[in-house]
Amino acid sequence: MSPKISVRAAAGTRDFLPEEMALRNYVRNVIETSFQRFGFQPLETPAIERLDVLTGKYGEEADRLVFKILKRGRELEKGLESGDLADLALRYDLTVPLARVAAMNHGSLVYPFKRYQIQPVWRAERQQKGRYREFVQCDADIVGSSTISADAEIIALTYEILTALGIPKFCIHVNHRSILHDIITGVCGVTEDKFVAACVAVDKYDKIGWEGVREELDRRGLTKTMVEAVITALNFSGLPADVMAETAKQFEEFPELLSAYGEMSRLFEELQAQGVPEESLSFTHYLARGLDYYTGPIFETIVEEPKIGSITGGGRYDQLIGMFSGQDIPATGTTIGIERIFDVMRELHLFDAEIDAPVQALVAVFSKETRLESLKIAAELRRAGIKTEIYLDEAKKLGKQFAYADKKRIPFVIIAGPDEIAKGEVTIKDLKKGEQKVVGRGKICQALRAPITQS
RNA sequence: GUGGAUAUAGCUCAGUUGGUUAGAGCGCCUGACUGUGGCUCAGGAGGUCGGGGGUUCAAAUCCCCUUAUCCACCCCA
Repeated sequence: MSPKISVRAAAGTRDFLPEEMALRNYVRNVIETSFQRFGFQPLETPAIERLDVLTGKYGEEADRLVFKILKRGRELEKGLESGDLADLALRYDLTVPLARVAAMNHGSLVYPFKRYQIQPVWRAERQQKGRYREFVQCDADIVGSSTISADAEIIALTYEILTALGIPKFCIHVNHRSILHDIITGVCGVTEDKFVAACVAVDKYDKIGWEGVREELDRRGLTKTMVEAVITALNFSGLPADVMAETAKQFEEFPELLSAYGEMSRLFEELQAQGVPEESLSFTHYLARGLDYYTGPIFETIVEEPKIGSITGGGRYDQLIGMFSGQDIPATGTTIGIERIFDVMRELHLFDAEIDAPVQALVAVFSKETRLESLKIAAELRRAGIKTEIYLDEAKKLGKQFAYADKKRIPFVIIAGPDEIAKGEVTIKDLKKGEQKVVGRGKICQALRAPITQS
């Protein structure tokens, strides 16, 4: 025997055993189906990107969370001298890889290019519940359209997915980076270099309240007047129509805000036309979002319970692709946080009715002599599209085989013992009901599809 | 990356001021049940007390280090 090595997974990573995979696949399928229903097409990109593709896109803080990959061989030795140790990295999100792909294939894509992507991403964070170092993201993005209709479509898609999954109470918060920018700098007089800091502070309102935001803004070096101006100007959130009405009055002297508000008005109109109820939306002026690359409308979904933070997040990033191609291509999109959605659904027991039995029937083996007959039955069922297992171990007592079916939650056990074989029949037992009946060999599939009744 | 808490059987947890062979419930295995799961009853297996070092006659228990998890910050899905 080789010495025992310590068995543990890398920090912040997880294994998904079959039971959990069933739930994960269910969520994934619902999301993917919705993506396709809106006409998005799949894209996959490598887990590994060149480091320079990823750095400088997310903001100073986030750059440190990128998992870097050491250079190899002689390059690493050289790197040790220069201090330049890494040249590759694991992707941090799916948006930047998309931007790279869009830049590289600019000439051949059909615009607007609508793609979805469901793949793992990696972040070198300290883990917490609902925050992992390896997790799957589901992104849908529209590249090459600068119209607000594209943003509306992304939000409508988000609504459709969360509804299809049965998430009960969620609210999609929407804001606009231009509005945020013009209010904070133009209306409140905050200098350009403090804009990002002000956003970060304001974005925390839900967590720390206006008192907390006040302290935070103060700590970040805004004057008292600016702090109060920012808080007064951004303390608007709620039903889009109400917020539009209030802010229209508030900011009518600031014409530079008008076009962004006009866009927002159109956005909400389009959402209404697509059947997204107003109650599921909020025009939230203090929503900022951390990533640097957003330029226009931004959105984020919050669930009321359980309190797990945001389950989707996205926005428009009209200048990101230009960082690769030198020519700006407008784009907007969202991430659907499948990991958190999964946690929410588990906590609220939303799965129970949705998951199919992984195996529908177990063909029991009465004895060594009858095994071939059982195999024939199993083969027939499989050909008919029924998920079927045959008991594999040395023929044990039937009790064992029933217990196995019970533990694996296989709903039906099919027995072909000497009696049944002699008559060309099988016994089918419905484990849920605890009832069984005898049917002819040709009628097994039919019997499995119809509920078993007392006979 | 910063600060704090936790770590005992497959799971959830007991374990008294350091003191014999570390316990319970659930789960697992076997049998009662020689053609039938769940319920009941009777047995049984399973732990280098996260890992390493130290203090002590003696450590699951005290100290140090380390790793992982959880919480807060940071940030985000």
